[in-house]
Amino acid sequence: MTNIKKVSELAGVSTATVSRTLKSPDQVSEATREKVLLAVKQAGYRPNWLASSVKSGRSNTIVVLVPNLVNPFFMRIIGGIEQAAQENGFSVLLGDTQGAPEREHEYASMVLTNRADGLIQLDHSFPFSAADADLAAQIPMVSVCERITGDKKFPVIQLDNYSASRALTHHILSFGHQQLAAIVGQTSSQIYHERLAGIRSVLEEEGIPFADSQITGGAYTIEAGIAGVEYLLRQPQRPTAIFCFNDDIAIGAIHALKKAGLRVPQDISVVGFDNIK
Amino acid sequence: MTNIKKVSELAGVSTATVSRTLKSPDQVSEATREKVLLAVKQAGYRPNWLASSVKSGRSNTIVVLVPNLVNPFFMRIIGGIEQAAQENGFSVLLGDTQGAPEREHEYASMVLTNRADGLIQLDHSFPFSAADADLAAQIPMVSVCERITGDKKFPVIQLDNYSASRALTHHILSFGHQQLAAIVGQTSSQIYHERLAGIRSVLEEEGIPFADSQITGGAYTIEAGIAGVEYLLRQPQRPTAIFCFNDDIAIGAIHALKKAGLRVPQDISVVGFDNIK
DNA sequence: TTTTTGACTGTAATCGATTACATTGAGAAT
DNA sequence: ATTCTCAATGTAATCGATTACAGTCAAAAA
Repeated sequence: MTNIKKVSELAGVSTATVSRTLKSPDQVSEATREKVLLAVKQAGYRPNWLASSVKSGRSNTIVVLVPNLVNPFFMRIIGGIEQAAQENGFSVLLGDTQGAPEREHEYASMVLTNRADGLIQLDHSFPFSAADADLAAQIPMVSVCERITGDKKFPVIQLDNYSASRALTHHILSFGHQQLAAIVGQTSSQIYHERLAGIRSVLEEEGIPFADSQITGGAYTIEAGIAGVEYLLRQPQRPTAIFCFNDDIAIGAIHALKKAGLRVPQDISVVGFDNIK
Repeated sequence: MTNIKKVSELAGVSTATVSRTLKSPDQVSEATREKVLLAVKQAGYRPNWLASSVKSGRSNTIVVLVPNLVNPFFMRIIGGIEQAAQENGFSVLLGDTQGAPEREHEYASMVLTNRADGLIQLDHSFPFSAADADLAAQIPMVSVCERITGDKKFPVIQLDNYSASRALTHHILSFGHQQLAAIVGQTSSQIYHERLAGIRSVLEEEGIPFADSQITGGAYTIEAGIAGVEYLLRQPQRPTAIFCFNDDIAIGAIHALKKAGLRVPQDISVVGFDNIK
C-alpha cells in the first residue's frame, strides 16, 4: 500500500508537508507543492479514508433504514437522500430492516461505534423497545414520513396526512360520490389515524355517512388491496369510490375490481396515496 | 467519548486486556474478564469501528453501483446483496450512479481510499474511460447482469440471456403466434445482442420470418414501451405477440395497446423479462 | 529445592493520517 | 549590525484500537 510516508520519502519532505499539500495547499510553498504533487502522482497515492476518519472522529456516513427496498415510494426518497449526501461529501449506508427490530437495533448501533454519524429512518418502528429508546437517545436521528409516539425529541419530516387526506376526499366528492369506502394500512401507525381523521372530518362537514363496515385493510400491500375489495364487494352496500391508503393497496384494489368485472373508473373510482408510476 | 482507555482505568487493567476480553475472551482469566465486562457495561463502551478498521486495513464495506434506484428489478438484487452482506458482517454503501460516469468513478475510488473493500455493479457501464480501466484493474469487483466487453478480468454474474430468450420465444410460439415483434433496450449492451440472437435462432429453426421492421425500442423504460407500440401499430403488418426486453417496456407496451383499443392478451400477447410485480 | 512451563497481564509499537508545537532562515524593521 | 516577523518546514503527539513482545508468578517437573 502506498501511504503518506512513502510519498514523503519520494518527495524528500516530511509527512506533515505531504498532508498539508493535499489538505491546505496555501500553507506550502509552490516549489515543494509541485515536488509533492509529482510524488503523489508517481506513487499513485490516495489518502486512507479510514485513517483520516479516526483522527476526525467522523465517518461522513449516514445510515438509512428502509422497511422495504422494493417499494418505489421509499426508493424515490432514498434517491434524494443519496444525492444530497453525495453533494455534501457523505455516503449512504443502506439498512434494509424488513421490519425486524433486531436489524434496526443493529443498524442504529453503527452510529455509536462511529461507523456512521447519524440515522435516517423511513419507517416508524424505531425505537421499538425500551433498550432501543436508550440507544435512540444517543443518536443523531431524523425520521421521514411518520411521527414517533413517545417522548423522544428529534426532527421529523412528514406529510401533512390530515390535510392531504382532506384534499383527496374533497377531490372524490367533487365527482359526486356519496358512497365512500377506505382500505387502510397498519392501524398501529400514526398515518392511519391522521388519514382516517381527514376523511371523517370532510364527510361530517358534508353530512355524508361513513359506516365502519366500509373501512377495511391492515397492510400497505397489493394483497391487502385485493382482500380489501373482496371484502367490500361482499357488503350489502357497494361503494362508488374507494380511498386506498397507499398506491400498492390501490394496485391490488383495481386488480380485484377488474377481476370482479367492474370497470375503473366508469363503475367505481379508486384513489391512492404516494403517486408511484 | 468513552474509549478503551477509560474502560481500562475503570477496570484497573491495561487497554490490552480490555481489547482481549472483547476480541478473544479465552486469553483472559475469568476474574478479570468479569471485572472488564462490568466496566464496559458501566461505561457504556462500544469499540470504535473506525479505529479497528485502520488497524486491520479492511472496512468490511462494499459499494453497490445502481443505475436506477426505482427499478424494482435492481432493488430485489440489492436486497439480496444487503442480506448476504449483513450475514457476513459487511455493510452496503449505496451508489446511485444515474448512469453518470463521473459518479461511477467517484464511487469506484472509494475502494482505493479504503472506504470500501470492493465493488458490485448492477449496470454495465464501468469501467467507462481509459482512466477508469486503470482504476478498475486495482479494484476487487463483481459485475451482475452484464458481461463487460474488453480485457478486464473479474467475476460476472449474469442471466443466460440467450437460453432465456429462446425459452421465452418457444413459450410464445406454443400459443401459435406467427407474427412476432420485439421492443428492445439499449442496443449498445451485451444483453441486446444475446436476447435478440435467442429469438432469431428459434424463429429460424421454426422457419418463421422476423423482419427488421418488427424490431424497435432503445431504452429500458415505460416510455420506450409506449413509443415502441405506437411504432409497431403504424407498420402494415400488425404483430400478434410482442417480446419486450424488460418489464418496464412491457408495462408501457400494454398501456399503449389498451389505449389503442386492443385487448391484452385476447387481441395481442405481450411478454417481458424480469418478473417484477 | 531448583528449574521449567505456561497461563495471564502489561508495555509499547503499530495502523495512516492530522496537527500542535518547535525550528529554521530570509527579509523587514530598528 | 542587530532584532523582529513570519512564512515554510520538520518533529512528534495524537486519534482509538490491536498485537508483538516482554515480564510475572504460581504450579508442575526434576
